[in-house]
Amino acid sequence: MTRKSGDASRSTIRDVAARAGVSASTVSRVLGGVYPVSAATRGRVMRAVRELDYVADARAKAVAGVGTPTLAFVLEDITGPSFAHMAHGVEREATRLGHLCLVCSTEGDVRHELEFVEMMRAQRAAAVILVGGTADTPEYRERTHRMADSLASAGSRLVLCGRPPLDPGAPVTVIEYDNEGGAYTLVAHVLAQGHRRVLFLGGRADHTTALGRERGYLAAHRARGLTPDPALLLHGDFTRDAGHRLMQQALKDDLDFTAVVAATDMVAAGALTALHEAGLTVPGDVSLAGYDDIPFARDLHPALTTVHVPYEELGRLAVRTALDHTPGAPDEHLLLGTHVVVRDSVGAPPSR
Amino acid sequence: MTRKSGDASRSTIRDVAARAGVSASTVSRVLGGVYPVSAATRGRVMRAVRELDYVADARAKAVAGVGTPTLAFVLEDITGPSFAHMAHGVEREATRLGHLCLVCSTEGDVRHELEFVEMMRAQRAAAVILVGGTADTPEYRERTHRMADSLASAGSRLVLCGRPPLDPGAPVTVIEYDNEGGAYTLVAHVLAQGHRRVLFLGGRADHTTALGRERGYLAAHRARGLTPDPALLLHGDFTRDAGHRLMQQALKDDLDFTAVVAATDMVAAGALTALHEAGLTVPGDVSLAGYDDIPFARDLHPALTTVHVPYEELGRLAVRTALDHTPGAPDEHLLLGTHVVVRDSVGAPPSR
DNA sequence: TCCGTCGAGGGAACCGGTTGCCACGGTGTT
DNA sequence: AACACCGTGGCAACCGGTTCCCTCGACGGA
Repeated sequence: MTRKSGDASRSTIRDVAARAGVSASTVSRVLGGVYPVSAATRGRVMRAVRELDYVADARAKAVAGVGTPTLAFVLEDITGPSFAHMAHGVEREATRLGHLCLVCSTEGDVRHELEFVEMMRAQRAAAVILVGGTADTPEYRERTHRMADSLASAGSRLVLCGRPPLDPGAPVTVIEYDNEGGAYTLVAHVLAQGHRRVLFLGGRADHTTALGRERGYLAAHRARGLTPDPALLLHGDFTRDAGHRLMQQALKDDLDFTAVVAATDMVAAGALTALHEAGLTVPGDVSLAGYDDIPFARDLHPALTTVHVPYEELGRLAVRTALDHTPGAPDEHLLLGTHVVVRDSVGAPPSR
Repeated sequence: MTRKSGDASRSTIRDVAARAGVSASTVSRVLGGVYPVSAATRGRVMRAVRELDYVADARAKAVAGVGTPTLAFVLEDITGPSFAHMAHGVEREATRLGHLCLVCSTEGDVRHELEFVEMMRAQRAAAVILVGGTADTPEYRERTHRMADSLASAGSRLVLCGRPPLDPGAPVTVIEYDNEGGAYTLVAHVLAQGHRRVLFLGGRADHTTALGRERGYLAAHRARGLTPDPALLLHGDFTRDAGHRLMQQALKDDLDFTAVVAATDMVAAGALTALHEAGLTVPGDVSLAGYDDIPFARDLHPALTTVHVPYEELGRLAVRTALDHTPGAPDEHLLLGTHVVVRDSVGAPPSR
């Protein structure tokens, strides 16, 4: 077995041509596969290709207009379970459609996001997918609108996946899931058990995902003619540590509540641990619900009642919709439904 | 505010040159930033750039030899928590070093892996990182050795991250963590509590990660002069469902054991639920330990005793080492340590 | 036998950048 | 006033491919 190790000089199409005794165009045609080439020539070329272990430079092909298209996605932190599932959906669908997949995690830094989008424009990415909620400020809309225009004018397309839509007119594809509706149904379920003081836990105060779920929480109360105590809305972020800390604080402050609805399952997990640490039982003393239905939710004890979100499907749909989009066609805005999955963590409030 | 929407014709450097009344070379030099250009000219060029919203085509730059380098990583499924953390480390370090990051998930299909590596060779990626364990067969070594050679001859580099090393001579960088050592210490801890029949749960039978942990399990027994019952080794895969199913089966089969060591925390989570469902308490009736120390481990009830693996650091190190590698230098093989983190899920066996 | 046709392959322009080399014009020096 | 020099910017070659267009030779039919 001969291994041609160490010759770090990647060979060009001209090297192959020379070795096969043909012109570069012929090699290109053999490799392209469509143009008629005699069997003899094809054989010589293929042998040269094999001997040199030649692969055509994808960048050069791209410049010439025949490259593998690329698709980029940007998220805050791939480590979060819901992000990971969206990412998975994006990646699966992209490769299924023959696209390469570039990732970037921003760690929540807007500058990273801008820089990366600019790079993607330079890469001539077919689409750039922004994954996950964010703070919905006028500045956000303005900035993102500019990105959308900028990408559109470069023949690319911006997709917001699980992120709030922009002002109409922005050339953008939006795929969302129903935060408000899911939370509404979930909280309605909690209230139906008889709870009247429900703590809403975690989520960044300005973050659209948290905000949407909060709206659902409020709407469910109103639908029953209830006005929730503003003191029962606690903010932090989306980590289990935040859930843990916030729950500890709420208990220390002796807040009056019989149920907890967490912004995410992660937050719920931390909260659950804090509850256990305080010697409280769930759902005996306190009921608890989450949001996202991450795989772990059913392994918490008690198994967590939560809202299922089709994250992977969301990612898939994002790329499919983006790539289907023909310039000039109306912008798409899809809203995916969610459903609550009832497990064991929500029960009746303790009788006094 | 004027938005030049719709002109999907990305402008070239020559368009900018024409608009600024200079040559393409001058534009290139202005944008390059090093070559001396008069302030007046620079101003005109920059204005034209702004007006056209021009960004140089990264692929063309790459062909000319001045592109942003790219780095690729391949994993089975980004959805697994440990994979996600490695991916995060890889991505962070890559962008810190100014590299673009391509992902591919193989869903465990070897053909995907091969195809993708070939594409990366075409992309002239600086390095390709294979993330996560695999079945360590002769076929694997042969195939991967070929990939390594092939990449090396293209000036790229193959990195195995959390994956078994190849035969010496393969141009490959290996970053591993100590599966055997971690499992050894963990199982030693379990045995020290007095357990004598310890169930080893889950993990694909041929998978290096599971195998390493299994070796540690066996070694810890031998160190105490114990010979574990082969019937106590149960295989499946790395999901929580596998853990759940396997545990149910073990209970149904009335296997005799007082402790369970799961191949991963995910498996442990499923197993824990199965134990709870059977009315068993942990660690009162059965002790349970995991491996990976995923964030959720502490939110299981009881909090899971497990082995911490520096996954993110692993990913970081993989890219740093790969990019530092100068051709011809000896191949690196790093082994990162792990440590057990003792929580509440392991206790003394029940007294009869 | 001659001509038309067709299949195969070569030459050169092109994709969109970068950069070595050279020309040009203005200023400082002797 | 002549000269050298330096700052500036254009031309053209090059990176590694693709593809249009054209030529060349073989073959078949009249």
